[in-house]
Amino acid sequence: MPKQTFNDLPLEKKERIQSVAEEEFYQYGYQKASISRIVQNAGIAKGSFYQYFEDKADLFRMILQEAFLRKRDHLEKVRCARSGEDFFALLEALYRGALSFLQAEPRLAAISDRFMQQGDETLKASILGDGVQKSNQFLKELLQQAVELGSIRPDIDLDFTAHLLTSLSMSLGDYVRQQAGEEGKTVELVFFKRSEELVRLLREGIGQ
Amino acid sequence: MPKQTFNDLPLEKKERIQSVAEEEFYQYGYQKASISRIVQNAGIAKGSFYQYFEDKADLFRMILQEAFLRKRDHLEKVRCARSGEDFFALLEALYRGALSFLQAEPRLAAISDRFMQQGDETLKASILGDGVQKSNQFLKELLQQAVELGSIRPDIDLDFTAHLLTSLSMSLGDYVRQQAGEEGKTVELVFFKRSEELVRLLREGIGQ
Amino acid sequence: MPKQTFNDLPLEKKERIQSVAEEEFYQYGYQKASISRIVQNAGIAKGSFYQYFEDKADLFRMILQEAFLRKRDHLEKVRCARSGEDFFALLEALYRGALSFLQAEPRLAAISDRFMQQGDETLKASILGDGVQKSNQFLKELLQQAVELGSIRPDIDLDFTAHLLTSLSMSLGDYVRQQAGEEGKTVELVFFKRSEELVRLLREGIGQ
Amino acid sequence: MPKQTFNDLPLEKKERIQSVAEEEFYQYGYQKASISRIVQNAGIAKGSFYQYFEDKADLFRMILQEAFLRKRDHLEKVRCARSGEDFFALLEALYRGALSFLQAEPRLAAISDRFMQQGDETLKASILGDGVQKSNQFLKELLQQAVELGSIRPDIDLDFTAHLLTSLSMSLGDYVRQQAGEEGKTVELVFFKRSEELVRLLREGIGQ
DNA sequence: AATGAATGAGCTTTCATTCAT
DNA sequence: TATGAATGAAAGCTCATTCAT
Repeated sequence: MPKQTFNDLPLEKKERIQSVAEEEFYQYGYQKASISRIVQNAGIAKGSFYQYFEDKADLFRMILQEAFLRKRDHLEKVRCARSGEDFFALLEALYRGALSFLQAEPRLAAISDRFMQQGDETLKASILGDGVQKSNQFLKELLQQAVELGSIRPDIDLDFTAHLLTSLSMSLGDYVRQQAGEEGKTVELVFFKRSEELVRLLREGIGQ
Repeated sequence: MPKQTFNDLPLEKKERIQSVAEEEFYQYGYQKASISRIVQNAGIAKGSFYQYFEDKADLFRMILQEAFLRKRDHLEKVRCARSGEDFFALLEALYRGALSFLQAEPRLAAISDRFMQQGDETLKASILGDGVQKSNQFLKELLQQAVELGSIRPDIDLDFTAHLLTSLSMSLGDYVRQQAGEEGKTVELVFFKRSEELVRLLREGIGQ
Repeated sequence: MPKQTFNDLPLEKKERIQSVAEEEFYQYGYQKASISRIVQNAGIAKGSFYQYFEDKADLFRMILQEAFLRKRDHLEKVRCARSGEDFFALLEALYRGALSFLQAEPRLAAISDRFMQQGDETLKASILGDGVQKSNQFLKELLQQAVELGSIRPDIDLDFTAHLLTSLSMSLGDYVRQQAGEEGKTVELVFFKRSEELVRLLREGIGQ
Repeated sequence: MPKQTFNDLPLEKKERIQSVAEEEFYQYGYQKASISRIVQNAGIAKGSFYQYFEDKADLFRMILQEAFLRKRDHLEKVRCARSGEDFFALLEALYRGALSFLQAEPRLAAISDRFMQQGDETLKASILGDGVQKSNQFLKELLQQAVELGSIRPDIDLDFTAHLLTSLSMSLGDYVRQQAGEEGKTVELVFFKRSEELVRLLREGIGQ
């Protein structure tokens, strides 16, 4: 985590650094992101960087953290509104929240999705420590409640299903990012149709 | 693709190099993999490497190719046995094939999954050329047939569903890899249970 | 051109680096000059080199530039003294300037002469940009004036003659460098006699 | 010099190798010429190369030798025809011979001119041994005769003048090569005019 | 705290030459 | 003699990190 010096920075500077770092990680990914480019674009000295952050991983960790927090904010907003409802409606609401996150913070969304999807567990561990599966925790609880409320089958494995749901949500994000570029489809439209389809798949399967 | 020189190598040496390269890409991923370490571990001269391969990408391409071929072999084996059957049975068979691949070639499986999942499309293109979405093509065709045979709903979007299926398959692999390390569960057992569960999810959904 | 970092260096260090680089290019020529050897001899880190210069060509460009400037200084000194005079006297003065340069900066003289004489136009262009034929320009103007003043035949081709004069001047330098090593002849003496002889050749020819 | 094995080669193969080497040295110069490319283009094995030649320098030496011999042939042809004549007429004849060489063997002409013009004496020595100034020897003799016959001033320095004449001849070659590319001027035409002009310069000077 | 020059291990790649067959 | 794979030193260059001011 960033050192105290970073937190003591004037807000404007902090945000500038965060924004530049986001752009860098978005464009180049973690490995190819360059500290030199970051400090250059942020207009700070190389030495200062290491007074704010332990190292490259430390900065990336902060950006990921930020992404999680922001995403949670977006999800909370829709969740509060619908608490107690049917699980699938909730899921759809969550996806709507994810969309809202995707639209509000496209770079953060992409950065965190990509990082979570890549498989280098060593890297993940070194960046995230042991809190890797936290996001799953949240979904597990949702599923647990849904099972108790009888809206989903009780014979599923919570852990595994949460894992799948996480993947699917990222996969949906990918698909939207990919499609949205093409032939004038808006993010919103694509996302809308696909999230409905995905929820239906989850509810009913694709069998007939 | 590797130069002829590589193919002319004594089998033992070829396999040594391949194995060392696999281990390197498995441990470090493409970007951080080091040619120097590879030649060192393989016990060949730096110059020899460049007599066998065009460059780092060339070697990686070969490893990926190998992974695809091996995976296809494993899939074919189970697929042939069940051709013409119900889509979900086929899917389950495919997953069984994937398991067999996962067990036989855990490193290759991890390498290719990670690479396919990572987000740098430019890198993917530079390594794979334009044949990137081929794997989806195969699933799309399967889905198309299944729709025609009436075993799955006709109102799904083929492209999107294929995308999801791909993600799920990788997600299953991830999960298995992750779990199998823990508490004495065998890969086989975990995989078996989860693949059944996944197929059921796909067939019926998780709603009730 | 060198980066600002280089200019900000303490004079002693700057000169050390320049001197080491001169020696390297003098001994090995551009192609075979080695950055590793340069940093080693200059006692700086490899990375520092690239903080001072864009690349090898950048360093070489600076050395050439330096050579041009120094040579111009030497030429200006004698030229000012004789402005308006007879062309051949001027030429002799120029040669005297060249001698003074040759004596003061024998390595720079050799480096730039060799580089200008070597035939790889692509390399020249990449190092010098498009200002390659500037030196000829200067001679052409001198010749033009001399023609107008009636001190040389009006029927010569300016461009071609300038080309020849350039070659002759370098040839003189070569000759001096070569002879001066032998049998105790001083650079000064050899140069003096030969430049007079050359000017006489140009004025009257060698026919009788 | 090439080993006996090279001389024992079938003529066709020998000539193929020579021709390919010429092309390589012509295109890339000595330093950047690549043995790998040469053997590739000549269709021989790398190992064979080292059975024919000591090393890269050895091959280059042979090519230079060849260039000298061919040039001498061209010069002899015109010289024989005019033996005993006025020195400047002879010189003009020699230039004509040089033109004929330039046209018949443009690559050899360029290779040898460039090499002789480049200043790295260490390289020259290592390639040519001590026979560097041989070509000058021939001009010195001509000049000596001309002095004796009274067609040129007796007060010139033979050695120095021969050096200048050599430079001028190469400079003429350069100029022709350079100009001949532009605006449809033929090599022949350019060369003709310039060689006349050069001879006149040598005979009468450019003063008036 | 801020600065940015300094560092050097590390990178991928090249190439003349050697050597085993 | 012919072959071409094997060699490894050396090349130019990068970059996260440290350090002196």
